[in-house]
Amino acid sequence: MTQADVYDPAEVESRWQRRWDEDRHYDADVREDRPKHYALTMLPYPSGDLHIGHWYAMVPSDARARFMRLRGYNVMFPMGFDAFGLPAENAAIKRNLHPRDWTRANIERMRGQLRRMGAMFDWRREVITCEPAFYRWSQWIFLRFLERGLAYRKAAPVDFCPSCNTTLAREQVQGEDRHCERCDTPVEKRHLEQWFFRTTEYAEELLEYPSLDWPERVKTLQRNWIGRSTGAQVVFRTEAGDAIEVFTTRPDTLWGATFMVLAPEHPLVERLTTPDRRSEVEAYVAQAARQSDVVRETAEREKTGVFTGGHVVNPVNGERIPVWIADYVLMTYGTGAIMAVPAHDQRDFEFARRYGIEIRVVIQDEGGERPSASALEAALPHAGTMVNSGPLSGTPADQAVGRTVEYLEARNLGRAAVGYRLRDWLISRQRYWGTPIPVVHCGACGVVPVPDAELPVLLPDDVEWRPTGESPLKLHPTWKHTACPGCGGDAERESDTMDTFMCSSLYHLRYLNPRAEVPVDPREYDYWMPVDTYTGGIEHATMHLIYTRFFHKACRDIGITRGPEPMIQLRNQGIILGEDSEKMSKSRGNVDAPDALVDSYGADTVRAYLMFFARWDQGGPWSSQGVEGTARWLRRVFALLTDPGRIAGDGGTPGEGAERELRRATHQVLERVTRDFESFEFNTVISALMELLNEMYRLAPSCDTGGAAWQECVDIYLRMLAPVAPHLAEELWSRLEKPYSVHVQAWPEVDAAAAAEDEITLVVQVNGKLRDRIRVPAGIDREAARERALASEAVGRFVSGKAVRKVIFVPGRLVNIVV
RNA sequence: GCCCGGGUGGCGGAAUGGUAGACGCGGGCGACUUAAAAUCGCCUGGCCGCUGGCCGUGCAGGUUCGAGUCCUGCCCCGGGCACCA
Repeated sequence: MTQADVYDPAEVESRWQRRWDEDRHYDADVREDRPKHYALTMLPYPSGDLHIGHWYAMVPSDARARFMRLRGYNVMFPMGFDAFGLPAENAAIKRNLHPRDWTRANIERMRGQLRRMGAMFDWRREVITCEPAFYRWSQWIFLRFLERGLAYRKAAPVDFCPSCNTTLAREQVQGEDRHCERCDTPVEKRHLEQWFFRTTEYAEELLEYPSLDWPERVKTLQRNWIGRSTGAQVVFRTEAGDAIEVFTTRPDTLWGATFMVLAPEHPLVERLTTPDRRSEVEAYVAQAARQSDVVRETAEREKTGVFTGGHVVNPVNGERIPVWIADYVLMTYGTGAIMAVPAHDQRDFEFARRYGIEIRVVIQDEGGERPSASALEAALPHAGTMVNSGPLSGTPADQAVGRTVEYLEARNLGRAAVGYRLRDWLISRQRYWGTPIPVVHCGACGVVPVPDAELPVLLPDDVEWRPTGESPLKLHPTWKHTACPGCGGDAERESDTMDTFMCSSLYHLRYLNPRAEVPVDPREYDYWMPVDTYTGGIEHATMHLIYTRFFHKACRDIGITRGPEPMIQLRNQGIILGEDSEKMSKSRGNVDAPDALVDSYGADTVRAYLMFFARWDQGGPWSSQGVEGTARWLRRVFALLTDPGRIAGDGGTPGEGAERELRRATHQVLERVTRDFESFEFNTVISALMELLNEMYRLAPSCDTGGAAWQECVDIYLRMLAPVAPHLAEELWSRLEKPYSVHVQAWPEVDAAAAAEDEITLVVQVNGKLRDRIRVPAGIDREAARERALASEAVGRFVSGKAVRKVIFVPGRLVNIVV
């Protein structure tokens, strides 16, 4: 190593990337003799440019995967493109480019950008979701779901985004103003025939996380979303004998029910309405139908409704109570009917007050006076003792729910029941650029599945781009006409396509073998699944991550996956905001691309900087301010390891003390780096490596850089550096003539003896305040420590003349003298 | 309203109940240089009567020999849910 050349990242990085490619260095194959690690990071949408957020998500995931590889695992870290979706269609309309061409060009470009990152992607496993080889299996699985009743079609009021011109799943409608997750436009309600997956069937199972290492935060978000509530279903009967079921979480207040409210859309409204009320009821129903859910589902709105003229009988006391309709009761939750207990439910209270309906108190404070209903200003809390409740009177309120359920079940009047907020997953999209739903509509046979042998149902290329607000598939002159697989007669293809969350539920299974002629390659599945570590943004907590868990379980039930869950460990990176602290978006113009940074500093520096600049789980506003620091660090690594003599000098006599110190620093840092990689604390991995380098610079002049201690330190350093700066580590490893490649070496073992301190700084406190620091032998005992502490001059100033009451000794840490 | 996450120097951040501010950015001083860059060294929470002290982790209390860390009550920022019966 004669030439003390400078670090040229561009040259080093392209050279090693070429070499790794030639060597198929990152190919991951089934190796039964080795433990596997499936590392997965959420695949990007091919928007055309890899931005800083992608790097922030992927680079630490790659470093973690590389760390696992060094720890002896056979690691698979695949990459692909979530290639269906609306932006491609928008590009088509705006620039007259076919979505396929636009998408392909973007993928080309992004592949190049991903390669520059120097990640350990196994490109043989690449998945592109808009290709028939992929979406064929979405279709195949859809058909199995259909057979199993997990996919169904129904007419329902659904959320429609007028800007995206398509329906959305409930999960894609966000916020109080109910806007579209993609474009922020407020959604509208439309009554349409749509395809759904029965996610609610799995609600209970989705609430469980059997030995999953998932962040509590994500689990909480999901539990919130699923919204389980327990109570009872109670059957009321109309005078005509019709049964009306209500769901209530407070069956104990049944005796306080003074009216019933149906959603205006409830099927029995018609039959219940008496002739004299008909015109008023019809007007209200019509008005409610016009009103959007955005308005209807807004709280703090004046509660309105009308009396139907009909009555039902309260099953527990035989009382005849009036039936109203009101738009605060929703057909989409529970049974679309409620029993109203105005004394103990704020909504019912407001309604009763407005329309002068009786309010009856059935729970009263322990020993308190019974509040008079007419004096109430708000609904009463559920605490105290039951009153006015027939057989339940006198029961403590906290036992009343259970007793009522027993009472109802014994008499066959109702039963314990569970309600969920979760809705079935609406998967139909009125868009072109998606997976065609593989069914046909036949006048004679109805909805008929496309036979497996005819899959995939291909998207036609020759469509017309007119921003009509309709899917181009619908306007295609020939595509939709086909023969019915059942009767052979004329039939029409379904022109809706699938939600792209279908693709992202399947992609990790197609990585196993993207060309498999079965949905999931069984051999690869058995070896690699489940995913060991999944990384991605928390914004997917109630969308992708719920869908993919549902999908896995549903696939298990149709026999193509096994085990309860698809992903064992989940970690979320934080969100990188723009430099203006706002969410990065093209429209705001605050999106930062890493390309320029990579040009001037190299990928390794950018990688290190992304791991260093913030806590990975928190993210924050982007700033390239500090990148110079990591660049300097890597230059210093290069300089020291390529020419240690320059720092060491030649005249110095190597000192044993310095080499002992170097070994100590090496093994202490190794311990920290190992721990921090394990727990995804990448920023402290980098600081520890910076610290060790600083120690190496400090000690180099008094070490023999040809000696064992220095060589060990360098060797360990490069193995620790390899996941962070894979190119530079490989370059230095090779220059030191170590066997190719650094990335297949073993992670070093901590030598505890070397890491141990023999002298420590003992903190001396008086009454808990820091007064002195003394250097003492590491194993010092209580007595000796106490003596040394009391001998300190600084301590003397605070202790003299006072009686020592107590001495706290924390071995290896401190002495606290209490006076 | 309910449920999460967070609040530490000028900035990003570090700290198994035990030295608050590691590491880095920025800033200052110095060395090298004709000069600049790069590089190297030192300093860098605030205050005061400055060889020594005092204060300091959103606020107010509490537990403890000792609290950024644990407990109670608040404030602020970010996110989720919300007429869900």
